[in-house]
Order: sequence, then structure tokens, then C-alpha cells
Amino acid sequence: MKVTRSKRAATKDKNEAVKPTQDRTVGKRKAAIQADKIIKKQVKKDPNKPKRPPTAFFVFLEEFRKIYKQEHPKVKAVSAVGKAGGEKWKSMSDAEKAPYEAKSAKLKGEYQKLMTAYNKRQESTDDDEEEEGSEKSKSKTHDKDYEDSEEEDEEDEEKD
DNA sequence: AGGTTGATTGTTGGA
DNA sequence: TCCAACAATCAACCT
Repeated sequence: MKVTRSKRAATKDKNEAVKPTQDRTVGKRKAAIQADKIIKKQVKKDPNKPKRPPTAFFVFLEEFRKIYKQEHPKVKAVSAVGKAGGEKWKSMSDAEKAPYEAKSAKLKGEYQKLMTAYNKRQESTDDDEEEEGSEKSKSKTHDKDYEDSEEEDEEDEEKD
């Protein structure tokens, strides 16, 4: 099980980017994360809590990963893909990142919607939470409710 | 044996 | 306003 999927300990770049409160915050970051993760185990996990949608970079990274593996099947460290992906990401043009950003934007919209539902649920948890029942009933009937049926065909390929 | 780290950037949420 | 934490990944390494 991949319980811990976060806590990126790098942030070396942040050190330079972030001028104020860098030493104290950055220094405690690791420790804070470790402590936080332990707390997470203690607290119950909210299955309803939506996870953050992948950013444009992550969307690109997903595809980049498989490509990287094809060219580097022996690569063992995930950091290798991260570095290569990040480097290439910066090398890409806005037009290239456009489709990725578009996708992330859509995911973000869905995330916000899930967030709203999650917030509402949090408030109506003490009274009666029959939302699950009603939601289950309708499931199946409505195939893909908010599916991305609308295919964005905005392809701005500017060729000179 | 299982938990955690490592590396990237972007985005979001909380203080 | 601003910073910190987290989103996927996967094998290696540590406890």
C-alpha cells in the first residue's frame, strides 16, 4: 500500500525563491511532514475528501513517464523522471503546455465541485447522511455524469 | 515486512 | 498575502 505518497523533501529551489522565513520553515518541513504523516495514520481518513487534481505538469509528467521508461527501461529512480520531466517541461512552449493546462483546468473544476460536495457533507454529517443512499441509487442510471463529453478541439497549431 | 524517501512543478488551501 | 503541504510514481533503502 502506498500510504505515503507525498512529502517531497526537495525544495532546494524554494530556498532561493523564497526569501522570507526560509530557514525555519524549510528546515522544519521534513520534520513537520513526518509528524504530520504519523498523525494522519491516527486520524481517520476521509474517503470523501477529494484528492488534489494533477497539475498541468503532472499531467504531462504522466505521459512523459511512460515515454521515459521506454527510452530508459532500466531507470529505477523516480527522481530521474522527475528531473528529466521538469527540465523538458520548462523547455516546452506555452502552446505545448496548453493542452496539459486545459486538462488540468478541467480537473480543477471537477475538484472544486467535489470539494463543495465534501464541504456540504461535512456539515450534514451529524444529522442524517442519507446522501450516500440516494447517490448510490442513481449511480449506474447516469453513466458518467460529468464526463468530458465535450471534446475540446481547440488546437492552436501555429505554423509559420 | 512495511514504511519512507527521493525529484519534478503547479495548484490549492489554510494561516 | 504568502507559505507550506500535497498531487503521481516506483524501486530502493531503512527501520
